[in-house]
Amino acid sequence: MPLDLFNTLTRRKEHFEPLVAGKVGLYVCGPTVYDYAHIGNARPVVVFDVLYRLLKHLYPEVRYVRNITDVDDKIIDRARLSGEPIDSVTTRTTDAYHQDMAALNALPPDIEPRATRHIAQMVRMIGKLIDQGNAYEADGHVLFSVPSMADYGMLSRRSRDELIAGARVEVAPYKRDPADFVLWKPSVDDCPGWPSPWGRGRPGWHIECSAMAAEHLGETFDIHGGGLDLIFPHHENEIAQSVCSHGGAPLARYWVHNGFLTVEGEKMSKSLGNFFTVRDLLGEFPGEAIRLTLLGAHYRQPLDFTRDLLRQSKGNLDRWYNALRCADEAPSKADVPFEVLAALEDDLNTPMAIGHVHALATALNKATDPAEKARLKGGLLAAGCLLGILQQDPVAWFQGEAGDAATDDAAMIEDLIERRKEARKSKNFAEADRIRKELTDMGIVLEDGPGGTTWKRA
RNA sequence: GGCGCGGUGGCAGAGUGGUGAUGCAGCGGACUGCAAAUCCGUAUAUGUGGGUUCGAUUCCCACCCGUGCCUCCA
Repeated sequence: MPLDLFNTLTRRKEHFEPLVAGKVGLYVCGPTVYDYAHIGNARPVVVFDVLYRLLKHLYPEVRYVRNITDVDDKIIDRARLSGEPIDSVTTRTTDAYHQDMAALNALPPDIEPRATRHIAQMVRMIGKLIDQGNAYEADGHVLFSVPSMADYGMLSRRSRDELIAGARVEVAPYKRDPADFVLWKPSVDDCPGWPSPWGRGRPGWHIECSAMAAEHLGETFDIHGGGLDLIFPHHENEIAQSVCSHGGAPLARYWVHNGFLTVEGEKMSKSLGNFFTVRDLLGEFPGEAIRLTLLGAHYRQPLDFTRDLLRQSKGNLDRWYNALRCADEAPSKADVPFEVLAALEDDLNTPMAIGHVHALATALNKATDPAEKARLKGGLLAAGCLLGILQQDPVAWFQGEAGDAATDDAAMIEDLIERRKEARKSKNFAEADRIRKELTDMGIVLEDGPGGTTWKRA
């Protein structure tokens, strides 16, 4: 079965075919590194991580590029406000981003280009656009001339007139046309800047992605991803810059956009105080539960992110890890169950895939034949691998660190369990229940099974 | 104002032109010293009004409600 993806360019689901057989190029807009990643930033990372895993499963060669925007006015503002040097802000934030995304089981991209290391490519691209009459210099800025491109607005399906009519922002006086946008802007002495034919300055936001995508994936590549909000203006402008500077060659063939998320029913915003950083949430929930929550709704649907949903996701993972824990044999390499693969190949239908994972877990719990159990466990693990979940040791999942003293705890817990076992043996159930209560108060849940008593953290 | 998206059981959330997945929560059972986990069974839903059709939750129209974007926010 082929992979189907909803292409924003055509607004319909299409069969995916790589430009070059067997090779796939994927570009996703990465973070501007001025602050910790919030849960809204994490959604595209997790969604496109599943796409990346799926593509790797289906094609021998995948090149995933996700940039780091390390020059931007927000970074400059942040540094100015806090007094922290810009380099320190971007380095520190980039490191935190890597840690947080790793905690969500997101694989690192193959290439993670930084804007500041592609200034030369941007300057070259801007120069070409000026030479061709697609851009002009005005008042120290270089602007892209939107009227110079006949089919500007293809992706967002907006005409230039509509854009102007709906504009809420005051038009800068140096623009020839209200829709024109900045490619290069002048930098004053205390701002980061690079020499250019148009004076010392820094790039506009959109040109960064155009230059980095071309550098690492070529003029035309397969899939470009990002959040819904980037369709306009960011991706529209990326297309304009790239197509015009590449002699009309299309930028990406498939455009994939994830939907937005709200938090507890409201738009996430700092003023509402519902601004969850991934870092904060990781203090409360396992990264895997956060990841599963983000995959719980189809990627193009809006998602209302709540603590209740996180608890449910944690519960689902408990159920699956429990099924894995109760089956000891598994083949080292198993095929991804057909239903799970088919769900993901149908425009990344993760909720449906999750439904099939539940079915696998139920079947595994019911199975008694060792060969059947091994087969199902292998399938569950393979499905989990494609979704980026269920890859840790089940015992570690249930008993894993609740704090620094976790290992000391374990010995003490085992000791109490042993004492309870003695009490039960001598039918002293009052004492047995007292011990269990003691453990419950510590957040430890006991499970008496045919093979003895196991424990987990609540 | 322009463009777009969505409204499915208590909650979350899929699919589908022909008696509506899955998980959680609920209820009943099995198992258990009691629990937990697990398994089995079970009740409850397609915003409103039209249209097309033998038949619509699915297609079309209107309305209501919610929501996103409209120059640097994933």
